[in-house]
Amino acid sequence: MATIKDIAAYCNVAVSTVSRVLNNHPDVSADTRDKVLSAARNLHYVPNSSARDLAHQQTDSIGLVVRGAENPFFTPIIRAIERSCEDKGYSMSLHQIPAGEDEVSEGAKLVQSKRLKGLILLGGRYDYTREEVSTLGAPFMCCSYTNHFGNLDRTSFSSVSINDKAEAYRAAELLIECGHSKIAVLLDSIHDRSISERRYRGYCEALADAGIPLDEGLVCETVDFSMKAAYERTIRLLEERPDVTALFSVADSMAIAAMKAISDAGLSVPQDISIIAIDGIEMSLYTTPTLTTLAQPQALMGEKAVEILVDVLDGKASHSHVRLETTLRPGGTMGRLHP
Amino acid sequence: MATIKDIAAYCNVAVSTVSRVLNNHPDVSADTRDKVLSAARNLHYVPNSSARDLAHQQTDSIGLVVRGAENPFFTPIIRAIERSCEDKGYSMSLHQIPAGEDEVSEGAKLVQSKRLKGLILLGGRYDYTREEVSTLGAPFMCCSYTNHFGNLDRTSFSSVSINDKAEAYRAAELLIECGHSKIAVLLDSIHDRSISERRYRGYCEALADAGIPLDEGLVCETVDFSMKAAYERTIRLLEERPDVTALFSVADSMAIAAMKAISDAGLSVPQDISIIAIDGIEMSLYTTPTLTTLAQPQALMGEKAVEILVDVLDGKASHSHVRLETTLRPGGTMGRLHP
DNA sequence: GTGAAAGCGCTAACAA
DNA sequence: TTGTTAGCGCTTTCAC
Repeated sequence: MATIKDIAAYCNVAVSTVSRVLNNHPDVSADTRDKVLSAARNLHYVPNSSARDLAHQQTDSIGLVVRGAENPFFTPIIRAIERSCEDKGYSMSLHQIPAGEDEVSEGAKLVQSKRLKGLILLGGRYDYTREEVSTLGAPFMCCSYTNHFGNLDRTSFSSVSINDKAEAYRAAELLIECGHSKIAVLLDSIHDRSISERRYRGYCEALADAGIPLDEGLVCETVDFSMKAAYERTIRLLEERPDVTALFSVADSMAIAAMKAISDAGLSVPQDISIIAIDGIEMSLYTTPTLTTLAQPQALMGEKAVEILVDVLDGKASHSHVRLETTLRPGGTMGRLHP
Repeated sequence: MATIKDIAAYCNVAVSTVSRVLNNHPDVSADTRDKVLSAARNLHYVPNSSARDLAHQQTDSIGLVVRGAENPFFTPIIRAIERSCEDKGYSMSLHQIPAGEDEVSEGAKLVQSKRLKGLILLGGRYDYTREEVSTLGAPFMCCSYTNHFGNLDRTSFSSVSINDKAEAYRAAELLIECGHSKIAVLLDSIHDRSISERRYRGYCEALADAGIPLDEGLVCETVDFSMKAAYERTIRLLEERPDVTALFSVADSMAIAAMKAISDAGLSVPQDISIIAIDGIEMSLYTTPTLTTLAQPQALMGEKAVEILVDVLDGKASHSHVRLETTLRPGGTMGRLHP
């Protein structure tokens, strides 16, 4: 395997010259540059990143910690992040952790052992404290969420997210506009300090604004984000509350499980129960009826995350926060209530 | 950030001694071992993998090239692979490529630039040649498939797979046993030199054994593995061949898209069309009706892949090939044909 | 514009 | 059992 030494010998120049050429440093004559470049090609030179990293005292790796990777919502985002990293000359180091685990301590370990230059956290908690985040040891970016419940200084990290509360408000509002008032909400936990809690607030606010009192029997917590739990919780809901006519799910995957539960209970969507969710995963285009959902721009989310973080790492920009909008993807799961 | 040098100074020993302790080499006295170990802890020492890799002329990374990562079938496998790598002290380097691209040349590049120690290919072609594989430069493992159409020496690589042909045979046979004879098959391409072609053969054989002539109008190729293409091809099938009564899909995701097409065409599963597939993704538990499928042991597949490859890399065993069995996961998409 | 040389943190002979 | 030392491939001063 060819090294810059080989190239240097081949061209009768010093290794430092080769290094300069390979790194696009200015002070090299066009002649030597060409010579070196073609030699590199001839010798099938591939840079040794360990050596480069060691000399640099850093890697060109960005860590990606995904919390709850079972959720198909993350798949296209991960893809976009990997691709964008590659485009920018970084490499991505992926680590998936179960939904319940702590992404911050996991991230901190990774940054140390792999000398990561930056970190993207996908699907984490919204309540980081300055103290815990200080252990991270590298610039980080919250992807698909932000620090709503925490006390972080906005200039100390970046984020790409949707406005969970506003979007949830919109979802609930759409159901209300269809005449529904017995609207259940399906979520992880109303105290998860994360996505569920934020979206739950939007739901509550929409109900309040419409003069509909909050009905705790319609708040369906599942404790985790699994489809299994969502299915079982929906079954229970239908048993306990035959008066329910609509359901807002904080995630597409959970909505799909709910649809199955409804069907297994002998009811139909949207005749008996209307459903709306937030996410926009591919699979929800293929349910019957098609799931009505507020689709997040998944690929864009991943791209933006990398773009912003890389700019921070390269010193080209400081931390920033991007809010993306969802798009209503009308399906067939919402019906007008005919009393 | 502490280095072994710091530890050496702290303990008044040589760096090589520290290195020995940290790498569990035998010839160290218990005293120095303890001294070094506690110093490492006190100094919050974290090994610098770039330096280690450079000295070793290798990384402890296993590359994972996933072809067609949109397929939800791969998600649990990737998770299992990552976890198993970690358990064995390796780190995983993930690279996702589109379904049509060449995993071998991609893998070769990766091995070079990242000095990967081994490679797992997930969802690749079945027809590697000795020549192309020789460019890989590292031991590799085919996960979820094997080299059925190629000319590779069985001792030169490993694989973990199901018997595609036999499982497809079984799927088709199950439909035949229910009285079906107009059985369509939904696949990528019958000449893809990969999963579709293998499973297609099993389908053909089952029909032949049952005395049912092959009907080319029932062979639905989609050119790619996307749900979109599967949906459209199924729509066309239903238009062209109203006599079809059953469908065998080579993948769960495509089957789910087909179910949507059938429903959109005003038909019902299984009353009008029976469906069976191979894969066993989580989502197919939540279709209505539940998809009947031959479920692959996804997590086990990933674990086995790592286990075998790591044994090869560590010199503990030579290459091997594991065949896993699917499990029939009965759903509600298969019905008996009442003529 | 180019070369010589030191050093990044770690491993692995070879000596002692 | 331990220490000395020469690299691994690359980057980066500092001379020339």
